[in-house]
Amino acid sequence: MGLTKTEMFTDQQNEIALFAKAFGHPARVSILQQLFKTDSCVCGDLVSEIGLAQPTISQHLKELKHLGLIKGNIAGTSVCYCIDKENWAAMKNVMSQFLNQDLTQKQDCC
Amino acid sequence: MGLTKTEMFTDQQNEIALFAKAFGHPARVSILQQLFKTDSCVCGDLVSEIGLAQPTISQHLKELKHLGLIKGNIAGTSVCYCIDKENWAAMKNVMSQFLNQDLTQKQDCC
DNA sequence: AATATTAATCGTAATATTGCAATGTAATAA
DNA sequence: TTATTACATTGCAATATTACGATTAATATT
Repeated sequence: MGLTKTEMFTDQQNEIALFAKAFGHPARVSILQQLFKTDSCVCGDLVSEIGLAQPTISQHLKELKHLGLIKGNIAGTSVCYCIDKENWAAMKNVMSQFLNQDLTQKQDCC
Repeated sequence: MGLTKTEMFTDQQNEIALFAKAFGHPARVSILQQLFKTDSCVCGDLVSEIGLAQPTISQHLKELKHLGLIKGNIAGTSVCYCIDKENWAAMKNVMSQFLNQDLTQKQDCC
């Protein structure tokens, strides 16, 4: 049906999936890397650096902002974006718990 | 157009996005958590534990297997799945590099 | 005020994903 | 052999995502 049945899963599982989905597109990965790397976090710069159309970048920014991973700040006609440090750290905790599950005790059944 | 323009991005960015996409659905998160938690990694167990239909679980398993994150092993009429430890570790390296980018040097522009 | 600049939003087309019923397949059991 | 069990595959409907042209809204510049 194309509809994810979120009610079958735990809040934690849904949260992991939501964050992961945000990173599930190279444009958003690229945007975030740019925000980490540069000090110029203006939308227009991202458009020219990444090479997708402005509405497309704007849409990706909206998603990241909605998840709380980035913040936007109006500066004249420009909008300056940056990583939301607190939320990024919180997200890292959630994802790390998932990624760092213990494997040493398990014996390979395959 | 619904078509991700992978050619605009680096291999690393595309790889991060591919792994993240795999984790971008709670069913796959749940499957992986089960494989970490239990010793019975038989497909049928996942179906009854998760509550989605068998073809749906089978499809998710296929994706995870295709990415190399899990391995499957035929045992009679059953198929036993487990985490591919080596590939999981490699994936963790890639994702960690992305998640652990340095924020301390950056000053908030927002 | 008129115009330019920047970014958000709307509308739409193309493609991808999710989920499952039905069916296929391979191994074992009777 | 025939039935059963366990899983994979196929086909399809519903929904989601991606991308961008056109437009809009807000601020700057002239």
